[in-house]
Amino acid sequence: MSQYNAPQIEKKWQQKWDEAGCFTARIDPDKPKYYVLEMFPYPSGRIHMGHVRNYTLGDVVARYRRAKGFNVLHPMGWDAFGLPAENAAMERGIHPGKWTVENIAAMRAQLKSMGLSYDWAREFATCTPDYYQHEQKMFLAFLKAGLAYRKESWVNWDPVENTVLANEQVVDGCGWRSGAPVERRRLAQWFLKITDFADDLLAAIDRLDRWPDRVRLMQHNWIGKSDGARVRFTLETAPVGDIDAIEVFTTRPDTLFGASFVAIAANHPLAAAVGATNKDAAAFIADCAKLGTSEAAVETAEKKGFDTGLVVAHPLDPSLKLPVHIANFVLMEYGTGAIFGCPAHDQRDLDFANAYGLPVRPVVLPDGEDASGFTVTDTAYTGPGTLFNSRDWDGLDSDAGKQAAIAAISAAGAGTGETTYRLRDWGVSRQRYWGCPIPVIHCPACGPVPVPESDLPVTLPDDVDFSASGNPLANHASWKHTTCPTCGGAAEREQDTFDTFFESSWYFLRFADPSSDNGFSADAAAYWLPVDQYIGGVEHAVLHLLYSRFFTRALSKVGYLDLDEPFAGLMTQGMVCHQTFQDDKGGWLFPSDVTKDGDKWTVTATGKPAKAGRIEKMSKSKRNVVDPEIIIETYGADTARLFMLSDSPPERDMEWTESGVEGASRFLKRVWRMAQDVDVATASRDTAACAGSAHDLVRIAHKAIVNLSADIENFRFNRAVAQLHMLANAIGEVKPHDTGAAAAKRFAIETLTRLLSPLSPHIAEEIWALLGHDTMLADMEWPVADPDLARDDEIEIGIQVNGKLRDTITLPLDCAEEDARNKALASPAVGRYLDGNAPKKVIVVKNRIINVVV
RNA sequence: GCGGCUGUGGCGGAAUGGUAGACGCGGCGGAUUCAAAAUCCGCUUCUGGUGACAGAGUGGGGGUUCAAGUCCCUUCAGCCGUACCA
Repeated sequence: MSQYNAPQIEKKWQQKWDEAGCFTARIDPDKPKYYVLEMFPYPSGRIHMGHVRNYTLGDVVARYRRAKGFNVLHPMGWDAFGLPAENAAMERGIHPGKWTVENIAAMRAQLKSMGLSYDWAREFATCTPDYYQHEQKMFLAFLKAGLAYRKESWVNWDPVENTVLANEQVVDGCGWRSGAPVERRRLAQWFLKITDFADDLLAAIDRLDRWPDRVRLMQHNWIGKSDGARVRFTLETAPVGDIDAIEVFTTRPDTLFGASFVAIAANHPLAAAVGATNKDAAAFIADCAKLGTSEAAVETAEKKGFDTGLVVAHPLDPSLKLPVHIANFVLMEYGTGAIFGCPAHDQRDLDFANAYGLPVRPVVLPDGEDASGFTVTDTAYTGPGTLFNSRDWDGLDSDAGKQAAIAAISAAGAGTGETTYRLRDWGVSRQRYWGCPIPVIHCPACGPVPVPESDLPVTLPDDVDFSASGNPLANHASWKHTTCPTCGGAAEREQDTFDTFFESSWYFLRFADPSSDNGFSADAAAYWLPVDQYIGGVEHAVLHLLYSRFFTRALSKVGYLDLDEPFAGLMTQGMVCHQTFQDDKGGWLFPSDVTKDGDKWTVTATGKPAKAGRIEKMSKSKRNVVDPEIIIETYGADTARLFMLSDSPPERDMEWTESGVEGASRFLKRVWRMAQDVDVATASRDTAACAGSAHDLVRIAHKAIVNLSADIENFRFNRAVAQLHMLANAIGEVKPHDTGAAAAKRFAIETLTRLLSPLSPHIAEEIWALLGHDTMLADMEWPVADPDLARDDEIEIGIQVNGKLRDTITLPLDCAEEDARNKALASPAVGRYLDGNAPKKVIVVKNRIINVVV
C-alpha cells in the first residue's frame, strides 16, 4: 500500500492542470458564465492564513461551478501600489518597484502551491503602466464629464518628513515616523463626484439581495441620507461683516415653532467674524478647536456654548427673537454648520438649553398624551406625534407637519426642502511616489491642463531618491518640469498620485479582458460582468465596495460599459484567529515556540512556563501567527484547505488549531487508505443488485451528493465537510458479505472522491486516477444523484406525549396517517401515559413526528 | 448614545416551528503492538439509577403553540460598526 505523499501528488496535479489549461477562461456565448472573484492581495511579501481562507473559499466555489457546467472566470492579480513599498524603500534602500516585483514572485509561488484554479494568463499587477495607463484615460474622461474636479482641502502635514500623512499615520496628533506634531494644511486636490450618485448608490442597495445585510446596512449608513429643509434665520442685530443671516439644516422642520435658539459651529464663518472683534468668543473658539483634536474626549464632552449676543428672527414670525450661540456640538462638516435648537424634541438641544437657561417649548405631542399635561424636563421626546403650539399646523401629524413647514418656509422665501448626505466626494490625490501619476500639467498661464491622450501614459520615473525628505516626484527635476500642452510654456507635472483605491475600483473589469488596449472591451465586460460571487474581508465593506460601485457607474456614464452594480453576490469571510502566548516577562511568543504539557504550556527552548492568552485575530504584533507555507509543506495544501472549511461557517471568525489540522489530515489519510483497498480489477460500480448494508451505502452516497451540493451552493462548507465524513463512515460500516458490497463500496468511494474534489482537489485527482480513470476530475462534470436511490425506505420518527419525547418507532416513508397514529398509540411508552383513556388529540406530521395529547 | 450581530456539551459547531447536540476536536475505555506512534472498535450534555428509565437542559424572565434553540415581548452579556449627523 502506497503512502499518502501530499507534496509529490500536489506538485504533479498542479502541473497537469497547468499543461492541460483546465482553468483558462474563454468567452462562450452558449454556456452560462460564472465569474468568481476573491479580493486581490497587496503583495506584502508572503501569504498569510487570511489569504488561505479567502482563496480556498473562492476556489471551492469556482471548481464546483465549473463542474456544474458553468463557463467559469476565476482570475488573480496584485493590488501593487501602496505605502509599504515606499517604507521598504526608505528603510532598506530598495526600489519600491523591485520590492513589489520580488514580493509578487514569492507570493505567486505560494498561491500556486495551494492548487487554486486560477486562469493565470489573466494575471496583472496594478503598478505597471500597462495597467495604470488606462486609469489615467478614465480620469481624463471623468474630468471631461464633470465627474472629477479640483478643490482645496485639509490634509495632515508632517513638517519633519515634509509629507502628507494618511489619517492612520497620525498617532496622538503626531506623525507616526517623525513624532512631530502634525499640522493641518490646505492643499488643492482632485476629487471624484461620488455624491452625484449618492441617491442611486443608496437606492440600489435594496437590489443587492445576495449581499450580507450587515454590509448593506453599513453602506446605507455611510451614505447617510437625511431628508429635511434648509431654513434661513435673518439677523435682527447688525450684520457681522457681510453676514446678515444664518442658514440652518434640519430634518425636523415640523418642530420649527419649538425653536428657542440658533447655534453655529466654532469654525463657522460667522463665529470667526464674531471672534475677530470679541476676545471671549475667540477664546471659546480656540477652546473648541483644542477639544476637537483629542479623540476620546469628544465622547463625554459637555455641551458648551458661547452667547454671541446676536439675535435672529424666527423665519415664520419675525416677532419671535432667538439668541445665537457658538456651540461645541455643532459640526461645520455636516449640513450647513448651523442648527436651530428645539430642546423639547432633541436631546442635545435640551442638554444645551438646560445648561444655559433657554426655554423649552414642546410642539409635538406623543400619541395618548394630553396637551395640557405634557412637559419636557430632562428627556427630549424625539418620536413622531401630533403638532400643537404650532399655529396653523396644530393637529397635523409629524409627516404632514414637515410638508406644511417646508411649504410655509418656501412661501416665506426663507428656505426650501433639502436632502443632505453624509457621503463626501472622494478625494483621490495622494502626495506619494508609489501610485499612479495623475495626468495633469500645471501651467502658470493656463492653470491645470489635462495631459493630451496622445502623451499618455505618464509613467513613474524609476530613478528616484528616497533619502531626501518629501515626495520623490517633487524632487525629480527632469520629470517634474515639462511644457504646457496648451501654450507650450514652462510648466510642472502634477506630483500627486492616485489613492490606491483607484486601482481596486476597476480591476474586476480588467480581468474580463486583460490584454485590451482600452482597459477592457465593452463586449468582454458585457459577457463576464457582473461578478457572480465576490469574496473577501468585511474590512472592505464600505470604502472599496462603495468606490467600486461608484466607479462602475461613472465608467458607464462616460461610455466604457453598460452596468451599474459590479458585484451581484458578495460573501464576507471572518478572520483567522489563534491563541496567544506570552513568556514570564510578558513578551509575545510564536505558537511554534511553545509546547503543551498536560494542560500547561512551556517555552520549548527554555522549559520555562508560558502563559496562554486570549484567542485573537492572527497578527504579527502578537505573534499568534502560523505560516501557511510551513503548513502546506508539512501537511499539504489539501489538508490546509480542508481544515479551513471544516469547522466554522465562512462568515464567522475561525480558530486555527494544531488539532484541527491534524483532524483534517487524518481524514484525508483515511480516504486515501480506503481507496487503496478497492480492487479496481474486479469491483464493478454497478449498484443495481446491492442489498442490506451495501444498499444502505448506495443510498447514503446518493444523499451525500444531494446534501453536499446544496451545502456548497449555500456556502455551508462546514456542513459539506460533515457530509464527506458521514459518507466515509458509512463506507467503513458496509458488511463485506452483503450482496453487492464491493460494487457499492467502489461506487461510494468514487462518489466521495468526486465530492471531495472542489475542497481538496489534488488528492481527489490522484485517487480518481488510482481507481482506473484516465480523465481528470478538473474536467469532469459534477455527479448527479438518483432521487429514487437517495430516498429512505423507512424512517425512525419520534412519538411525543404532550410535547415530550417518550418513544421512537420506525415507519415506512410517507406512511398513511391512520397507520402512523395506530402504531404510535400501540406503543407501551405511550400507553403508560394514556392510562387506559382515549387521547384528546393526536397530531401526525408526516415523516416527522407524532404528538399525542392526553 | 445609536445601529447591527452573536449567546446551544469540555471546545468548534449541527438542527424547513416537529426526536436538541449532526460532523469534527478533546476525553475515557478496549483491541492491535515487545513498546510507542499510527490504526480500528465502543462510550462521551448534565443529575439520579447497575439497568430499563426518570428529571433537567439551547444566557435570564415572560408569552404564543399540540409542539419553541427557532416566532413575539422583556432583560443580561460579548463582539462589530458608527458617532455630538441637526
